[in-house]
Amino acid sequence: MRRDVFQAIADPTRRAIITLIAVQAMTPNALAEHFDTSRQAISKHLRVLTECEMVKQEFQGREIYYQLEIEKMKEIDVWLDQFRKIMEDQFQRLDKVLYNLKTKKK
Amino acid sequence: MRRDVFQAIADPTRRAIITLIAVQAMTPNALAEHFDTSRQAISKHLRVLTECEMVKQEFQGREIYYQLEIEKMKEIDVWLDQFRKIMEDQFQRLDKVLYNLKTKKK
DNA sequence: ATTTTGAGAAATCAATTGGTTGCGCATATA
DNA sequence: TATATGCGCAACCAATTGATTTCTCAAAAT
Repeated sequence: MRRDVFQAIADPTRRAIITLIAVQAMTPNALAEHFDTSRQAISKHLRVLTECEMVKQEFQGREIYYQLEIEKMKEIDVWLDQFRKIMEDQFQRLDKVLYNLKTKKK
Repeated sequence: MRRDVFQAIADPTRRAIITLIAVQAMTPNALAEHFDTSRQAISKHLRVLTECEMVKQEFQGREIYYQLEIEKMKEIDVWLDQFRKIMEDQFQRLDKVLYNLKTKKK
C-alpha cells in the first residue's frame, strides 16, 4: 500500500477534507456534514490521511478532532520545484529569442 | 474515471515519467528502459497522462515522442496556494505571540 | 441506571488500478 | 518483397479503492 502525500491528495473528497481541516480541527461527524457521504466513508479517508501522516488527532472526551499536519504539504512543493526551474529556463530561452529578434531588427 | 493532475501524479512511476519528459520528449521505448517494467505498462501510464492532458505527442515516423505539458503543473501550484496563505498566517500569529512575550517582559 | 451519541473496526461489494500477454498495424530495414 | 521494429489496443488478472452495512465500545445525556 502506497502511503504518501501524493496518494493522500489523489482523491477529491480527501482534498476537500484537507482544505477544511487546514483552517481548524474538526471531528469526523462535523466533516461528514460537508459531504454527501456517510460518516464511515469520511472516517476511512481520515484513516488514509493518518497513515499518510497528514493529520494530527486531538482527543476531547469521546470526540476526536482532526487537524492538518500542514508541514506535509511542503513535500508537494519540494517536488514541484524541479518544474519551476524548468519553466524558468524556458522563459529565459524565450527571452533570448525575443532579444535576438529585437537586436536583429535594429 | 477521475482524470486530473492529482490522479496523474498519484503513481510513483508516473511521477518519474513526468520528471523525465519535462526536460525532453521521449518515446515509450526510451522511457521503458528507465524502469523495471514492460513497454506496455509505460504505454498505459502514458495513456493515463494523455487522458489527464498532461502530455503532448509528436509523431516522427513510427515513433511517438511524448513531452510534458508543463503548464498543467501549475494547477497543483494553484491548489497549494491556499495552504501557503494559512502557513503565513500561522507564522504571523507566532510572530504576534513572540512580540507579546517580548513586550510583556519589558 | 438506561439510553443516546461519537467513533474506530471488520466484512462485504462494485469499480478502478497497474500490470501482463497477445494481437494488429504502420513504418523502417534487409 | 520479406523481415524487424515501434507502438497502441483489447483481454485478462490480482490487488487496491471508495463506499456501505453491521458491530462494538466508550463517553454523554436522560
